[in-house]
Amino acid sequence: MNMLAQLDAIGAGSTSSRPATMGQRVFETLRQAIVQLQLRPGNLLSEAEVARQLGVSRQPVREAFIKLAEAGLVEIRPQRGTLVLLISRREVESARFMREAIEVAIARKAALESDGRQLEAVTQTLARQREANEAGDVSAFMRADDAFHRAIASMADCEDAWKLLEGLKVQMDRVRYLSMPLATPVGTLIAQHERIYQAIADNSPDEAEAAMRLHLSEILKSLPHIVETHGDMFTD
Amino acid sequence: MNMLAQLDAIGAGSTSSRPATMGQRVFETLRQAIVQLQLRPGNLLSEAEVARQLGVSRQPVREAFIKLAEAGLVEIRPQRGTLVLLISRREVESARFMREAIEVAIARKAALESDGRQLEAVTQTLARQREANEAGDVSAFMRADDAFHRAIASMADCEDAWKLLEGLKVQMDRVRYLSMPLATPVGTLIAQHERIYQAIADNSPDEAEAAMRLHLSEILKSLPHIVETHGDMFTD
DNA sequence: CGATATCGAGTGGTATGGTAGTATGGTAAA
DNA sequence: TTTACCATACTACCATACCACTCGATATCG
Repeated sequence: MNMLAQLDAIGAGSTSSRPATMGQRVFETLRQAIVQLQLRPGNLLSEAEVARQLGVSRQPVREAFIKLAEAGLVEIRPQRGTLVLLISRREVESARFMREAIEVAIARKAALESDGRQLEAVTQTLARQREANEAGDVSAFMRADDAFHRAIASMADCEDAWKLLEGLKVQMDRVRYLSMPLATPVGTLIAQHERIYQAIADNSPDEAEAAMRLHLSEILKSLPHIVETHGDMFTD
Repeated sequence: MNMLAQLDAIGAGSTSSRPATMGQRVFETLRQAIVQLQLRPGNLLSEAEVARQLGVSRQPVREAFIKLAEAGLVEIRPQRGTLVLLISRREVESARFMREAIEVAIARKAALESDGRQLEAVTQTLARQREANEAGDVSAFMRADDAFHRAIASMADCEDAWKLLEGLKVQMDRVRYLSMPLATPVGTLIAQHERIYQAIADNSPDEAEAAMRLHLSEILKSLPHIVETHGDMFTD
């Protein structure tokens, strides 16, 4: 019955939780739980209930709810309750569209400005991806995947863009978690990454753009099947 | 001494303030004041002080501060104060870069999918721009300008993107207000808009992309001069 | 038996009290 | 005159209390 049982109290706990304020920590905790589908689309939340389970007052929980609503993960219905939003197929596709527009521009910029120095950071993430793949650790791969895209943004001097891209990615990440068993083979994704990397290293902006565009279109292949398989989690 | 004097109380006032909750209304009020430079970069704010002046409690003011911080307009320094951030030249250029990436993609999509029906909404915003220009009403022009870009997004079935673009625009809008007297003549901007419109109406994606890209590069011309003129408001 | 009125538990929104931490200005010592 | 110190007046953060409102269960009436 209690969907938040797996959430640990964060009150006086370890110093490992990085965010300074309780509100940020609650937000991060809930965001993780929603993206990883521990809190499922349609679940009802409540300021008081979450506050009780996390051992904090309602105030920081309220702040977290507001941020989650801005991120498009929950809907706050005044005097009625707050619920985890269904995954909107339209919003997923919209986020993908904007992410493609930005990351393609970044890849092109990186290919134009690549000075070889920051390339090594990218190759490291590629190595981590291969290791995670061989070890069968999907979660580790996803982290390395994020690091790869982030490293490219950094190379193009677009670290500011990453904050925005994270906000867009959230909409797609729940789909990613849903598709973990059955989606595009990880090997294919790594090959796409390597093609992007090579194009940037070769200072070939057109090729970098094409490779990035193809890579970010991948989710469109699996999306219809996932929507069909998990129809109860989707809307639109 | 009091930089918030021009802000009206919003407590029991008119029903015209659209946002439902106080927090949203306070946010909107402060956002306007910051973007229009009534609250100047470097000004110090305080939950209690703002709450007193607006006739609300500190709670909604705090929520507004958090949103403003996410928007990149203020910095919350725990136990020390909240201050209006200087305009970061780097962030302005970064926001411009991302905005160009997205709006260029939207313009291209609009040119490909334009079905003539929604074109009329765009022409209306163009007419409003010309009227505002002849009347010398810069503020009205800026509103019509926003409506123009929004209408194009709507045409491309990208209304979701507008929320994101608004967040990016905020960084550029303070520069816009600074440049109101001396920047690119409004007539030039309208001509650029008309070129974009024509390309979309003609279903010419390449031309639409080029026209939009040129248009969104305009701010880069005036930025150096504005930074030099108002150096005390900028950082980076 | 069915429709309607009522009441109460639960919700988010707001106001307020209390706490730890930080800047500041005056004071006393060197 | 300079420097170390400390009282004070702020700050944002968190907790708590109260409010208006929603909605469903239950009671009441037709």
